[in-house]
Amino acid sequence: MVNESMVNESMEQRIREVAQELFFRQGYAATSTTQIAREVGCTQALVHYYYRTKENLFRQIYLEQVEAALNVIARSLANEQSFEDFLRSAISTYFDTLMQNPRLPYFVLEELVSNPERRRYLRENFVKKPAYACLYMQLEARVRHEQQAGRMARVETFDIMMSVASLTVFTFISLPMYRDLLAQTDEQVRQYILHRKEEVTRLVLQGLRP
Amino acid sequence: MVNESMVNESMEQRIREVAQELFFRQGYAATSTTQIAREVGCTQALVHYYYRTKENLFRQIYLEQVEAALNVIARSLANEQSFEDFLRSAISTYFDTLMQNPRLPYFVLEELVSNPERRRYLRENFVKKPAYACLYMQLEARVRHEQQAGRMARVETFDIMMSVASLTVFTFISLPMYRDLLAQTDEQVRQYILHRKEEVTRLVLQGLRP
DNA sequence: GTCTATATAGTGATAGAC
DNA sequence: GTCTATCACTATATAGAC
Repeated sequence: MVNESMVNESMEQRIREVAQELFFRQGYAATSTTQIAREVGCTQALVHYYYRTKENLFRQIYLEQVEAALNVIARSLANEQSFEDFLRSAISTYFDTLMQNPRLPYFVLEELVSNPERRRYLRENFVKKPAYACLYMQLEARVRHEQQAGRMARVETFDIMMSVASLTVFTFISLPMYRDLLAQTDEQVRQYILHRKEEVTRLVLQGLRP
Repeated sequence: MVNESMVNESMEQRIREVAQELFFRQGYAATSTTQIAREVGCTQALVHYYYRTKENLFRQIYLEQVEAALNVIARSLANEQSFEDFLRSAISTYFDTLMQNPRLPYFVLEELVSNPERRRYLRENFVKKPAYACLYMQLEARVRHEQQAGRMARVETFDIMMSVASLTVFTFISLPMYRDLLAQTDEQVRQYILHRKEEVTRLVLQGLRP
């Protein structure tokens, strides 16, 4: 757990990194500040000295991750290529990003599903932000443009988003089951993800054919 | 919480029903036997009298739910219609079943993701059962048959299953966010699910066109 | 900044009275 | 079958020494 790159960091930073790893693996409820301290190699009091409450420590980590994820999505939407190439590269980016961080979807989802407070917070801080509403409207405009040019079936923008999200996110959420139930090695899992990326891309694009 | 239909039931049964509701809403870790007892209106000792351990109580409920879900899937696979009609009715059945029980996907998934022991148990009790392997092989045979007749694109059976699962399950997992973040009423949510059912069916079938 | 010690509360589980 | 009482444990959080 304690690796070389950590030794010169501040305690505050080390606590945060260990906490993040444990929250990712186990979720909020199943992770205690005692366990965080044990894995850092300090006392439990120190965790509270820096972050006061467990909730506070978690919120900082959580919001940082959500923000990073939303930025990946936002960047993918600002794309000047043809709509088909834009979709290809967006899906590819989502898969590649999540391969680096396969636990992220479940981490974000778990708290969002089981904690209404987090949904409220997300709505106030992101959904209501004009920047995000603007991005959605730009996407919708592109979809309408494609449809009027007869290059795309009459599918709603929201449905495209939901289908892409479903197919991408579920791939990573179900990964522990794929690995365990089918007894796969790391390399087999990697190949499987790359395979799903291709198939998801194919399915989504085929679904938009007129 | 306590409704009329419960008054004449045995305590054992009432405990089980209340426990199921709480486990569904909050998950295993966040639900205590004390809370179960409080909502039943009995003492915490009684919960342990009937079920001995919290883990034991949970396992009974969990396995019953998983088994019921797998039976819905198994029944949908025994279908004599054309492959396209079979897929239509399977997806329709999954959506209709989950509309009655929208929390089921997250309930099953949460434990499978966060508890390796449950995955092991599932593998031993279901994945290894010849009955399920047999169902999968029958499905694969039908897919191959369609493909050789030139009526279906060369898509792997496993990919079809994963895509259907992704699009169906994610619809229900993301429901709390859809409702809260977009501030929807119950009726709007119901319409949304029915709409997704149609769109998922369309997408999957279009994805199988040669 | 980091520690020890502790307050306070909640947990799962069991023993024993009725 | 249902209760009261209690055990051993763990949790979060804080006070105060160094």
